[in-house]
Amino acid sequence: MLDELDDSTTVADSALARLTQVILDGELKPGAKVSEPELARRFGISRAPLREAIRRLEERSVLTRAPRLGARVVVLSPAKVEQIFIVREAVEGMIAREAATRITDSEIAQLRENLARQKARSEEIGFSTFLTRELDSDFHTFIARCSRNEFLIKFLCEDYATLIGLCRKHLRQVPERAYRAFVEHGRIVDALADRDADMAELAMRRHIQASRQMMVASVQESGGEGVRHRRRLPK
Amino acid sequence: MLDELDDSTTVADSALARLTQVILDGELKPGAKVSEPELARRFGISRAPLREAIRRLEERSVLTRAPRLGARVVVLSPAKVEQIFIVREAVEGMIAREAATRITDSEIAQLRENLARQKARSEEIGFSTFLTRELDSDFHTFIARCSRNEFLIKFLCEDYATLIGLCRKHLRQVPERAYRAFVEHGRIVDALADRDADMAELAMRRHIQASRQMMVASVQESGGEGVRHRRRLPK
DNA sequence: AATAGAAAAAGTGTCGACAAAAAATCTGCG
DNA sequence: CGCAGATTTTTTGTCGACACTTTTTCTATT
Repeated sequence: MLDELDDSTTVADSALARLTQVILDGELKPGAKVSEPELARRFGISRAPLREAIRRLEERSVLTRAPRLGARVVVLSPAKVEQIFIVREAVEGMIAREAATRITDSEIAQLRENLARQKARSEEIGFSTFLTRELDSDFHTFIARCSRNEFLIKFLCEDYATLIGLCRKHLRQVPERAYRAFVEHGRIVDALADRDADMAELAMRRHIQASRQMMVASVQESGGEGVRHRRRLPK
Repeated sequence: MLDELDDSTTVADSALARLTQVILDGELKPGAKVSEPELARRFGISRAPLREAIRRLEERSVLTRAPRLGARVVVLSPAKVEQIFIVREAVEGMIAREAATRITDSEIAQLRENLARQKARSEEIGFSTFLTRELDSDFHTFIARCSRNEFLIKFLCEDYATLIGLCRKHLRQVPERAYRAFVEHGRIVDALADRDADMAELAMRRHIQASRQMMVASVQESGGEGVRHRRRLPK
């Protein structure tokens, strides 16, 4: 095109990144139609690379597709959010277990630093959690990398990252929960520091269970089950 | 086109199925280049739908891609096989846990039927395992469906199915292992029948751990770490 | 006026084409 | 005879076009 330097990154790859951002920003809301011509125009690209990005997000369960009806942003009903957290519990539990035997002292120090930032930020803004979301996300992905397992890492940091990001938006976190999460994070780090694999897995699973319960209680019946690829969405 | 009736299934979807089969059949061996023009010719389709299929297999970690060098079939080094089994242990353990509280009596009966077939087949052909592979795969996917969790099901039956199929080829199973697997399957079904979630998860995890250890011992150093997107593969 | 049917518009799935990059081949020099 | 550089060929990434399906709009009838 006529823009800056691409430097060996393809249009399809950047389309994936941009489309992901559009969805996480809420510009394309759950249930919204993903129009190929419209997005292609908006991104200034043709439909071919855009379709590749759509296929990949479909593979990640972020988009749902029906053969001739196009793609839509997934609607996360409370039931689905709960199911996603079950998967997270399994995978992140194993991540903590594997990390416990492989984490370095330096990495543990970095985790404690992250904890300190969480605490400072929380006390500063009274455990309101708009900005601690990023720190929380960092905390979990950092531990994933300590597992030294490329498939566990890919799962949490790529495959499920967008879906988890969508789940997070459902959660109007209460300060109380933020504090509990902070305490739970501390327990996880302690277990990792002890290289106690069993305890690390258990602490991580309990942490995600607690998040799930809070999420379910919070969501209640905000997001309906519906939007099953109807013909057109009402404006 | 000019062939029979497509009936709402797209060329891209069937391309995904065919390409998956070609890889599982071993026609495209690990490390082999996935040539778009060649496969498009072979399948009698254009490159556009083929590329969508390739992107999806890439998302499933079956293919690896470098921006302008094309895609290659993933090379499963012993280390990678071990990592994949770690993921399986986490996910299938949770599958067993969730299934324990949701499985019906009818489904338990079906599982016992599968076990009977496994036993019959094994005694018939002396626990040689060429044909029991399918029964084993059925066993695991059936339990996945009993979890009633669409994300767990999708993970095992779609996302990781091809990768697990590739792992299986590494394992030159010994009759002894087949018998042990049969016993372990029985323990899993017993735990499910008792609706004992803890036991079901533990039994499944031990089963997959045993498979992993057998696999690692079997593979040894058969598949090298190499083939890191070199320019061309020697014929 | 409301509904059913027909016509028009828009969207998806697929194809062929082209530019740029990579791989293979050819060529000349040591 | 081997190797470095240049040339040809192949392949990838992207685009525009077209057919067929779905959706919307228009029209006519009860």
